[in-house]
Amino acid sequence: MSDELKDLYYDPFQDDGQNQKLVNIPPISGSSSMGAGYNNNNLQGFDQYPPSSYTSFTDCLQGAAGSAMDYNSIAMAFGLSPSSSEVFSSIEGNNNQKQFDLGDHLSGASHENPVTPNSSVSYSSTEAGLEEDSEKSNKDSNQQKGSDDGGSDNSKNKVNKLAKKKGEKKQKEPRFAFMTKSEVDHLEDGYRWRKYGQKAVKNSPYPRSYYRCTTQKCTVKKRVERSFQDPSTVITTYEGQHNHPIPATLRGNAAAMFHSSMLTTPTSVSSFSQEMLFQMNSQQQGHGSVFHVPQT
DNA sequence: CGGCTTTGACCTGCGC
DNA sequence: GCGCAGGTCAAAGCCG
Repeated sequence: MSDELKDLYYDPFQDDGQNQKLVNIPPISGSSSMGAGYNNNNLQGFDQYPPSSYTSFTDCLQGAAGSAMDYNSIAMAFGLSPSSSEVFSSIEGNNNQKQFDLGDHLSGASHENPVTPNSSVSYSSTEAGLEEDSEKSNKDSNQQKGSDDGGSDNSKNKVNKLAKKKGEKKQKEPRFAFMTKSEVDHLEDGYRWRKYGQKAVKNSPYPRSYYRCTTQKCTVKKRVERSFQDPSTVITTYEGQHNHPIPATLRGNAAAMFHSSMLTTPTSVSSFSQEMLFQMNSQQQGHGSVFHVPQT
């Protein structure tokens, strides 16, 4: 997985600052599912942001922007096209250095940019496609094996049923990853997700969970893992784009209306993102900077 | 009873 | 070729 993160993390300071977007999202409160290894020593950021401020990821976003938004919106807010790039943003409270250490560790890049207490960095990458291709090839291979051995094996047969036509390359889904300081692993973002897998992560005591959007025909997936270097940080990676509005029953009409407006005004993404960021920035002046958009 | 989570098995890619 | 790691599947179990 480190390879993927290497894709997601790249040194934004070597890109003339053009891709440098800063984002801070307050930590999200909620019931913790962490084990004994998770203690309050890792919750430094919560001193600044009382856990009661937000009850979910969407609440967090709503609190910041005055309206709900999904990952697409966030990606667009970064000035990136969700369909063509990935974003990695670190969201944190006070211990920024850990975040950057992580970034350095994963990217192997070195930079000397001073880190201000309330700043964090989003990373974008254009190296989309690698994982989906491999995933697709897996299915293809499965199907081929099934026809080779006649599909007598039960489990193999099941997998083969899901295999698609050979050579049918699956398009690389856009990915959008961000880090959030949160007690809960699975952040509420307005969509409904079904967990379909969990894997232990090498060199990390925390497992990685795999979720799929439960909406029919929606292929969006997300991976949730906790940073082993900063256990209070949750790394969420969205893959793909929702082709449906946020379920209104989950987060109320605001979320759906927001998303609907995004869908109906695709040409105003750029101006909207700026406006949204501006609003976020303004809203957060009172208790710390949530969004900081540097001049480009 | 339907939806969701858990979890072991399976598969592929990749590095050695 | 082998072993490891990541990703996915699906049966079983849980829960409202």
